[in-house]
Amino acid sequence: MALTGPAEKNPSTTGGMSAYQISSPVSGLSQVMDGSPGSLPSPQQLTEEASRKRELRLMKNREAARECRRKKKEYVKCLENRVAVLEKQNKTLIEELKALKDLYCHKTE
DNA sequence: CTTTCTATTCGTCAGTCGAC
DNA sequence: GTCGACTGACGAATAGAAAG
Repeated sequence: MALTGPAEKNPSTTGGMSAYQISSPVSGLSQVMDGSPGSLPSPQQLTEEASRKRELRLMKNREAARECRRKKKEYVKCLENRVAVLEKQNKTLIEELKALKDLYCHKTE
């Protein structure tokens, strides 16, 4: 399933990513910038850096979504187990009540 | 087979929340 | 304020079932 990579949505059509700007330097990434200290990065380097940051953000979010779904599945499974246990318990209690009622009826006769 | 419908899975975006 | 992590919502891709 989904063997072919998903078509990347054009950010410009969804209003960009203003709510998810990353401005802090990520360790390691800045190392790729040109080696001359003190010189400003060219526009080309800036877009490459932005692109790398975006890829990193997408990768992290991808992983986060996987983990989120895994946890949700686990949670649902737990709930289902609990339902099964409670249903069983309820059944037992109903049987018990029935038996006690019978006992009580025969006593009063 | 082929087509259509439905369910599932995945990646992405956008919004929220807590930590700093 | 800003950041990273988390998660609901959405659309696309895919699988499998049902109908013709």
